[in-house]
Amino acid sequence: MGRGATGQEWGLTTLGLALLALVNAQPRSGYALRKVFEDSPVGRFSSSPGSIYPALKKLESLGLVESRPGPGVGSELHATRSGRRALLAWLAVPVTATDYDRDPDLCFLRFAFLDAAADSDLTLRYLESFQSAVKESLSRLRAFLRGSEGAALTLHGRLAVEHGIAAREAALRWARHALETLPTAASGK
Amino acid sequence: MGRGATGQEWGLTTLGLALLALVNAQPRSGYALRKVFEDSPVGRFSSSPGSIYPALKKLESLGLVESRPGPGVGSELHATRSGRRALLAWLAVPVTATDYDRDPDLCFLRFAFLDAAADSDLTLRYLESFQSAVKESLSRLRAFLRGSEGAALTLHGRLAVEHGIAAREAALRWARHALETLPTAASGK
DNA sequence: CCAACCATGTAAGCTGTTACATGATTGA
DNA sequence: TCAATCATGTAACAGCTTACATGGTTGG
Repeated sequence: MGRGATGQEWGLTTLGLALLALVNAQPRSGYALRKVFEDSPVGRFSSSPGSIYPALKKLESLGLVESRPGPGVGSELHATRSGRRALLAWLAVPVTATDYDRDPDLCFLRFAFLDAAADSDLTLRYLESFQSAVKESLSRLRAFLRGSEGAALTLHGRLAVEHGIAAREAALRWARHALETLPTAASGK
Repeated sequence: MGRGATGQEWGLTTLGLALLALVNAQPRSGYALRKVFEDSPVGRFSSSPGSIYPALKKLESLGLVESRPGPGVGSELHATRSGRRALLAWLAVPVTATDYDRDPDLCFLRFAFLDAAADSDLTLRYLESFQSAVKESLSRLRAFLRGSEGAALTLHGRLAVEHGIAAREAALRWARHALETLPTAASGK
């Protein structure tokens, strides 16, 4: 998978960045982070300790999160200043068509974390890059269907590609909906 | 990832099963298989030799494919009888909601290969299990949005979940479309 | 003859998983 | 006290990727 559209220099993994985003949104213990994945309806990450704790240790060793005594007994992980910078750098990378093709869900995950930026201009740019990416991916799919490879498809294959087209059309509708719903950024400039 | 919904005993990976399906549909060389992934609009698998050849060697050692002299110079890989059986076993496993949540694309990949079965009854049952799976996943998502976790969502988080709902609705529309499009099986058992 | 393609492979590494193990705290 | 939950960790490995390496064939 490589590391998708990361653009950061720390060698962070998707899981690491997701954890970073979560502790940035709200300081939590490792156990609380596991709970998030356990209860989440999206099956992207395992909630098993073998996934979470090593990733957290790496974040800590990089100085992107730090453990501080929490209100109760245990301790909570907080995002540090450079942690927030790394997170922002990840979120600011525009979406490409290849990103969308290889891992559409990651594009939505990044969007979900974008409010951490509290920068509606960044969100706007993200959604615009998302739209171009999906449009490009969509026209590539349509070209594939029209081309020689498409002609060679079985009925099942053609139907599967048709779903790909429908999914991308739905993604574009969603992006428009999101742009309408979000507080319209002080878009001047 | 585990191995998704496999249900077979050979320890085959998704890549292995996809390769098996491709050589079953049409005997090919390893190189030709690489080309398929290279030209394909879906970015699921890498076309690099390091992925393909080890997987093919494993299929061969399991006796699921065999190399036979092709029409030209090189040789082609063919699916053996037990290869076809393994493929069929994979394709016959019904889709669950968890399958769909963890890897929706895999559900469509399996569907695309289902015509190898040339068994419209199997296709029918597959699409029905797909529909139930997506319906269940959809109502879980809606419940999540209504529940306490949903109330705690940020605007961005809510929008991301809304896309998940839209994607599942599109998948259901697609399934109905597929059922209408496919030659209606001699469904009278 | 040289570039481009056909064809196959290995080595090292990354990411994440399952399975196992441990112990503290809390509430019934 | 006993079960459930909180909390953190390690070991082994699966699955795939990138990068590297090699050689044959074909066509301009």
